[in-house]
Amino acid sequence: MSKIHDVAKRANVSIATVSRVLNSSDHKVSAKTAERVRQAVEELDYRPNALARALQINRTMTVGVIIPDIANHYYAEIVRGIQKEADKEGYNIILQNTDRDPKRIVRSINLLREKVVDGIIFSGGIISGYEPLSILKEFRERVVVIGRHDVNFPAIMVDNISGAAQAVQHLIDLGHISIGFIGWASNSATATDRLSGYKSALAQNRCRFDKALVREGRLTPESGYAEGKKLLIRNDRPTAIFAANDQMAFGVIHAAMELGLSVPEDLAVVGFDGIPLSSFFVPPLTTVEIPMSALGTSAMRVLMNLISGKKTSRIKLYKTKLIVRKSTEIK
Amino acid sequence: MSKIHDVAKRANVSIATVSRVLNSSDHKVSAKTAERVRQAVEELDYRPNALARALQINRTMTVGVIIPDIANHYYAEIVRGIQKEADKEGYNIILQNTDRDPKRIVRSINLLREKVVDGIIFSGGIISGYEPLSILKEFRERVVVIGRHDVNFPAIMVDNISGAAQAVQHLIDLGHISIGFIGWASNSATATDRLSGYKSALAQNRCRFDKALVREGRLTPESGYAEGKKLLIRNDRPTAIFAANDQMAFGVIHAAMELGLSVPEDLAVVGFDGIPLSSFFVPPLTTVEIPMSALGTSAMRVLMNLISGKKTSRIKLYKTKLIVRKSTEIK
DNA sequence: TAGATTGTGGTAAACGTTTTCTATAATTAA
DNA sequence: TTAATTATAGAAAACGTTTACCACAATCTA
Repeated sequence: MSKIHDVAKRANVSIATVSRVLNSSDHKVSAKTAERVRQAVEELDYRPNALARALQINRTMTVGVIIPDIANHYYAEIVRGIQKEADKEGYNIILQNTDRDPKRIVRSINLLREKVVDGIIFSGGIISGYEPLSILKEFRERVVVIGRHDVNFPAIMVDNISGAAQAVQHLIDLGHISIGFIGWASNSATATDRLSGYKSALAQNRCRFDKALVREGRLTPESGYAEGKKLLIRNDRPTAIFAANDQMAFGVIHAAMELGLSVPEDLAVVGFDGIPLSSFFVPPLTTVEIPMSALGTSAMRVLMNLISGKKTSRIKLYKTKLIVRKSTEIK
Repeated sequence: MSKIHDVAKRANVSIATVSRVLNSSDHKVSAKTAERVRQAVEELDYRPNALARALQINRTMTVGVIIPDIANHYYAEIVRGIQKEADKEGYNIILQNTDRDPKRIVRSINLLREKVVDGIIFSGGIISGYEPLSILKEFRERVVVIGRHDVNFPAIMVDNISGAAQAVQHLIDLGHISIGFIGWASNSATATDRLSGYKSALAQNRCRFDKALVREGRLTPESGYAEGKKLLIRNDRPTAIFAANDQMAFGVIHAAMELGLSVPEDLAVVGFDGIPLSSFFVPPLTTVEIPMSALGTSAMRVLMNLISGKKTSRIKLYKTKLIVRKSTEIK
C-alpha cells in the first residue's frame, strides 16, 4: 500500500503538493506539476489513508446507525435508505444492532464515540435514562432520531395517529362496529400513537371503545397469531381486526383460517407498514403504507445538514397511505 | 472530549504510563500509579480516540461487509449474524449495500481499502473481472466469501444442490411427476446449484426433465407470480412447483389462487430459504431451511481467525433442512 | 560490596495525512 | 529600474495514540 510519500517521490514534489492536488486546495499548483502528481497517483494506485486524514481534519465521513433489529424489514429498509443517501456524499455507515438491549445501546454509543463518527442516526429502542446524556455530550448537534419525538433531537416521524385512524375509519365505512386492535407494549411513541389513532377513529364515529378488544403482541407473526386467536374465540368476536403491523396481521389471518373463518367474509384484517409481501399474501392485505426507505434517506439528509452546520426543522412528519386490498373488501 | 494528555496531567504521570495502564501492556506499572490513572480516566470519562490508535497499531477493529441488498431477509439475517459475532470481540462493521451494481461493488471495495478495515466479508453479487485483483492486492489473507466457492477465498457455503434435490425428492415421493422449477438468472453458484439439485433428483427417479417447465424469475414475489402463472396456464400444467426461494413461492401460490387452483390439492409448492413468514403464509409453505444467521457468525469467526493469522479450512459447508408444511401435504 | 538484574517511569519517534508558515521565482506597478 | 505583488513549492508542525529506547532506583547475586 503506497503512501503519499511514495507519490511525492515519484512525482518529484513534496508531500504537501501531492496533498494539494488531491484535495484541490485553494493553494495553487501549476498545471504541469498537478499532472505529474496525478500520473504518479495513477501508477501507484495510491489511495489516501482515511484514518490519517480523519485524524488531521477531524472528520471521518462515517456515521453510526443504531437500530434494534436489522432482520426486521422496517429497519432494513430504513438502513437501505440511509445507505443510499450516504453513498451519494461519500459517507459510510457503521451499523449497530442492539436487539433492544439497553446495555448494548449504551455500548454502541460509546463505541461510536471512540470511532469518532461524524454523527448518529438512532431508531427504535429505548433512549432514556442516562444514555442520552452521554450522546449529548459529544454529539450534541449531530444526532437524528427516527420514529420518536419525545427526545430533544431532530426527528423523522411517521404520522401514526392519522394512519391508524384512517385504517379504522376504512373498517367502519365497511360497516364494522366491533373492531379488535393488536398493538405492542413499548414506551415508543409509535406504539402508543397507533393505539391513539384507533381510539380516536372509534370516538369520531361514536363507536364504543371496548378494552377487551385491545391486545398486545410483540410485532411477530407468532404473536399476531396468538393474540388474534384469543380475540376470535370470544363469543362476541370482532368482525374486523386492526393489527399494528403487517407481520402480526399475517398471524391474525393465519389464526382465522385455522378457525375456519374466511377473510374477508367472516373477518376483515388490516395491517400497518406496507411491507412488500403484503400485496402477495393470501388474501392480499389491506395495510397502511409507510415510506420506509424515505425515512432513512431523509434522516441521513438532515444529519448531513447538521454536520455541515446547517440548522434544519426539528421534526419532519411523513404521511402514511391506506392501501385497500382483498383482506377487507368483499368483492 | 478529553485526550490522553489530559488524563496524564490529572494523574501526574506521562502519557506513556496512561497508555500502558489502559492497554495492560507487559511493561509494568506500579499498582498505585495504575490506580491513580484509572481514577483520572473515570473522572474525565476519557475514551481513547480509536482513529489515532488504529493509525498507530495498524488495526481498526472494523470489518467491511459487502452485500447486494439489506432489505432482502436472507442478507439481513446474515448481517445480523455477523454483527452478533463481531460484537463479542469488539469489532465493528461497515455496511456496504451494492444493489448488485458492479460499479458500486468496486467503489465499496476501494472505500473499505481507504478506511483500512481489517478484513472484508463479501456476499452475493458478482465478484469477477478486475475487482478481485484489487481486493487481493490489499486484503489477500483477510477476505471471507459467503455463498460462492468459485473464487479463491475461504468460503461459507450452503449445500444448495442436495437441499434442492431433497425438496424435489419430497415432491416425487408425494407422487408428482410433472414438477416446475423457477430459478433465477445469475452467474452465482447458488442459482445454478439449486437447478442442478432439481435436475439430479429428477434423474435419480427417472423422471423426464422438461425444459419448458424451467423458468427464470428475479427472486421477488412479483416474478414468482408472473412465472408461476406462465407455468399454470399451460395445458400440461405441472402438479407441483419448486421455487428457488420463498418469496417467489409466495408469488406462485398467489398466482394459483387467482387461477382458482387450490394449494396443495391442485398444486404443491415448495420454496427455499425458510424465512420466518413461510410458516405463517396461507397455506404454510414447505421449504428448505438455510441457517442464515449461522452463515454470518461463521463467516465472521473465520475472518477473525484470518486476521489473527490462523489458517482455517477453505470451505465450510452448511446443510439445509427440509421443512414440510401444508403447501405440499394434503392432510 | 560491586555488578547485574528488575521494577518503574519518562522522552521522543513513529503512524500518514493536512495545513501553516516561509521561501523563491516570476510578474506587475510605479 | 526598483519595489510590490503574485504564483508556486517545500519544511515542519500538527492530529492523538503506541512503543522503542533510555534513565534511575531498588533489589538480587556472587
